[in-house]
Amino acid sequence: MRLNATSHDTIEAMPLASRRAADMVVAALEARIASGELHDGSFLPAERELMDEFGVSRTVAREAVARLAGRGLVEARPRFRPVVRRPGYDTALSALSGIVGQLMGQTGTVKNLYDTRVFLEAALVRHAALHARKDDIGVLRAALEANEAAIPDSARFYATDMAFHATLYELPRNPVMPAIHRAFTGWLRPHWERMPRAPERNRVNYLSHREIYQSILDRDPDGAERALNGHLAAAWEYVRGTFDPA
Amino acid sequence: MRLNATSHDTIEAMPLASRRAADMVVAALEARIASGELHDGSFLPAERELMDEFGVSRTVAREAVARLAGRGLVEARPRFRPVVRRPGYDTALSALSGIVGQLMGQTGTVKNLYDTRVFLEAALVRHAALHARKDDIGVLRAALEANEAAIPDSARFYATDMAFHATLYELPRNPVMPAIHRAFTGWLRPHWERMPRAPERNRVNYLSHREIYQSILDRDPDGAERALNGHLAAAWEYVRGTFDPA
DNA sequence: AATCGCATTTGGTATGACCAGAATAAAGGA
DNA sequence: TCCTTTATTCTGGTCATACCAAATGCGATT
Repeated sequence: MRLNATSHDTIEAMPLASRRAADMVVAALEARIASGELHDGSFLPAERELMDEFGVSRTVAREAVARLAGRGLVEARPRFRPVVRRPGYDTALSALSGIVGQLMGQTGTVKNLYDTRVFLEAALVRHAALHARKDDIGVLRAALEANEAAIPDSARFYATDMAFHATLYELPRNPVMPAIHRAFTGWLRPHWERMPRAPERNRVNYLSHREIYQSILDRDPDGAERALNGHLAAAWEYVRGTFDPA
Repeated sequence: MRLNATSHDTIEAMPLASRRAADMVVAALEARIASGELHDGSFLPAERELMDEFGVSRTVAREAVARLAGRGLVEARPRFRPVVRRPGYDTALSALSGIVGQLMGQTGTVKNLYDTRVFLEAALVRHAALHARKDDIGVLRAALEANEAAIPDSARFYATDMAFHATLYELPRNPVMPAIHRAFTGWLRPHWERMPRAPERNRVNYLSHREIYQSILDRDPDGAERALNGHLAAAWEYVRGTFDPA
């Protein structure tokens, strides 16, 4: 049941699937990045150096660099020396952005992604209500107050809104969570930015945030989950018309 | 044919981003895939056709195809005509496999990913306990029975174990969830396969599954979550030694 | 020391060629 | 007629070379 037919992952013992010359170069550079020999921020060897060093043509050297860039291991802007980027959860998730953009064109994708986000975030508020520590509460409270202060300014409200939710993703202290949040918001942002904004709407959202916060403070996971679900369901109803004319 | 002319006012908004010739070809092919003109399974035009059609060199045509392949929109095996693949959630997640493989080399990554899985799966069993329908229960029960029958055969037990958990991901009827499950299992499989297996261990796991199932049947979300957490925590303790000598 | 200007470096693109595996058509045998 | 074998064509993979334009580096100028 292998649905991942993409060549990499294994350095050796690949039947006859792929035998590209660039594989060697890619593997070698990967190893250097993993070992720290090529630390984050340093420049990748120039293409003409790579061909000397590995005895390959520039075609192959270029392809190797391009593949590393596709994986996010190096940042290759046109006419700039490629910069090594130590992979993080964010770079991993950002590798999805392109393909997700394609998925967005299919009906139901936005809803599916949003539902997934709601599902995860419901679990997060529940977790917060059960396990939030005193300093966690403080951070949450600060985010809430910033959100309240930004009610008149829709642009700033959007930022503080995201920050409040981001705090929930940081509570479990698992770096994967914030990365997922950033990925979600990045994907859904285009749709959300199309949503008309108004201070009265901001106030409603703020009140939802406060309700969530209060439930967490009360150590009431069910209440927090209920509040979160209501909050995001309302937001969905508010934006669904902006892209789904049905 | 030189088309760089530098005076094209078509796209001037990108100050430092990218102005590669392959972008045009990539965009055009993306559009054809999205529109269905290039349906899933069909062949991409040959490189030499692309150069004729878009008036670019084979270098550029090749790079365009390579980039589509990197995004998972086409499946390009060496010396085979590239096959168009309509993007799905699985292809999206599989785009992560490479970069996640790199992340696995860093300490703590496996634990972080596993914790994320546990977190999500706990929410899933809770959801199942609250919203599973009669036919859902039936599927779950069938998976459980298959799991029990496979206790003596560790290989088969592994498969039915995964299938049981997969059922949980299918319950919300959100296609993103099963894709996430497949991604997680794909990433963690190498570590799990290293774990020694034995019928007695299988039996313990089966009992955990049954406990989860029973809690779902009893509409007891807290019990289901507790059982799931215990189950996966035990599994973690059992395998952590296989890669983390600490 | 700050600035300007030119030579160098470096990535992007274009050509043309050749190879090897794969697909297809042609030839041959059952 | 059908299947197997063989020759031809296709197609992607790689190499070599050359030129362009942007970015960089360095020395001369102010």
